Amino acid sequence: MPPELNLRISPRTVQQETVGKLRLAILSGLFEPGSRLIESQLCAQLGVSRPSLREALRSLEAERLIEIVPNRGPSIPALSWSEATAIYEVRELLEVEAAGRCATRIPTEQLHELEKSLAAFEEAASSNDSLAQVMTAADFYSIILANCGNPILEEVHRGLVARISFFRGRSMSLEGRAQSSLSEMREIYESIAAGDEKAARKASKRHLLKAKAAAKMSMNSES
Amino acid sequence: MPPELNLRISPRTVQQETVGKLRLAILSGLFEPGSRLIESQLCAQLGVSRPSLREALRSLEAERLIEIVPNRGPSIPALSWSEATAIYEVRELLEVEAAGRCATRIPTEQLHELEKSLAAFEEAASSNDSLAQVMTAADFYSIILANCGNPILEEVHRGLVARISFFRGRSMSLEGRAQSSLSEMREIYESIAAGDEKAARKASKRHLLKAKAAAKMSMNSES
DNA sequence: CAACCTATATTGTCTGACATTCTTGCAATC
DNA sequence: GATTGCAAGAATGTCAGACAATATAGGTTG
Repeated sequence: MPPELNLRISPRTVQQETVGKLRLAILSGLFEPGSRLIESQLCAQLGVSRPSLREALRSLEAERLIEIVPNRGPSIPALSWSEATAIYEVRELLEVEAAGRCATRIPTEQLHELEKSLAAFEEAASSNDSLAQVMTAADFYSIILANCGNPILEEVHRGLVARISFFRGRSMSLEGRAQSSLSEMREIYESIAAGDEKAARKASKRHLLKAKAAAKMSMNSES
Repeated sequence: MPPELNLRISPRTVQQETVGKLRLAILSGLFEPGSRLIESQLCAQLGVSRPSLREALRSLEAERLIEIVPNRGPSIPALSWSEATAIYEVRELLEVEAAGRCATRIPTEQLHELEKSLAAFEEAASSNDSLAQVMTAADFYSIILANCGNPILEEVHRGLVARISFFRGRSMSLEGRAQSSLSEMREIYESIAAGDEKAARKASKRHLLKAKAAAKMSMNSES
């Protein structure tokens, strides 16, 4: 048996389960930005003890999905626009690079997956379910990132995208944004399918600038 | 009082203290890569209870400074060269961008700080203290990152650099590497001081490629 | 020497407790 | 009426102790 093949089965611990559920809840927008999370409530809702919950919260804090202020406890960060801008900028740096690399190296079978995820987004885009839109769009990116040949790029990107999920959900709800997003993503897909690195970078960059602009609009229109 | 000015005083909690001490210990190379950390031992050494320690370990796990396998506990990750390469690549992406931005926007007083940190590295480079070399070099980068105008770029970069501290320590010990590093860093400094964005990017990229090569050499020469 | 088994070490998780700190509502004061 | 001060309640930070489940090491047996 090859030693580098890690077959260790990982039993899901309570802690991991808790992190998973909380992360999903946060990304789904279940908690209002700025709202506080009460340990005792979460313990009751999740059915775990306080130590396990607190470990989970520390993990999420390190991921920057929540903030923990000493003696005040955990809360959902309320991202300012300048912070969101900074995240969008770094995301652009990473995602453009990933799209470019992906164009020259994605295997055909993964390209099919990418096509499928694009179709899934198309389906979601014609509905009004903005959560489904965000989720399917995230699938699309994650296939690109998974095939850029650099797992760290993927990991960092995932972390950043998670932190702006709130904005992404809001901007997808804008009139026409989903459709426009769809055509931009199709451009990215076609550049990658054609193996055209430069075009993939360009398309990716264009998409991100528009996404950022949409996020900003959605922010101004409400706050 | 302007609301964005956060005056909240943050009492250092046991958990934060513990994370800080452990992080420092890891970055200093106190633990062998691959070695396991025993909770009971760490509790005794740090003088904290097991719940507090475990919270700290979860934070470090999320930072990727340690790994925690269910039922086996925490250990120091043994980075493979391919993982290290991936980190160096993303680091290059970020650091080159930061150096470029820094060149056009660093305030003069921060430029002086940068100069001072370069001098500190020069001092360390002529010694044989490779830990001091790594630390002063890290100061140099962190000033650049702190003045690139994007705090997220800074944050992500810091996280990545922390993960390869082991390699950086090793490669600094290579014959002549510190001196060569010094001249590369001086180039970066001078490009930034001249406000030449393109030159800063080039110098930064050159420096990183050499650092990566040195890390690879130091790895091959031992394992 | 290999396989098995047992004892020990270690982790995962919970309960319960208590001091400290924050929040909130109300009373007192200006 | 607004502000200050205070007290009760709520929430967090931290610890001690316990126990089951799992992993590791060492010895035994074939």
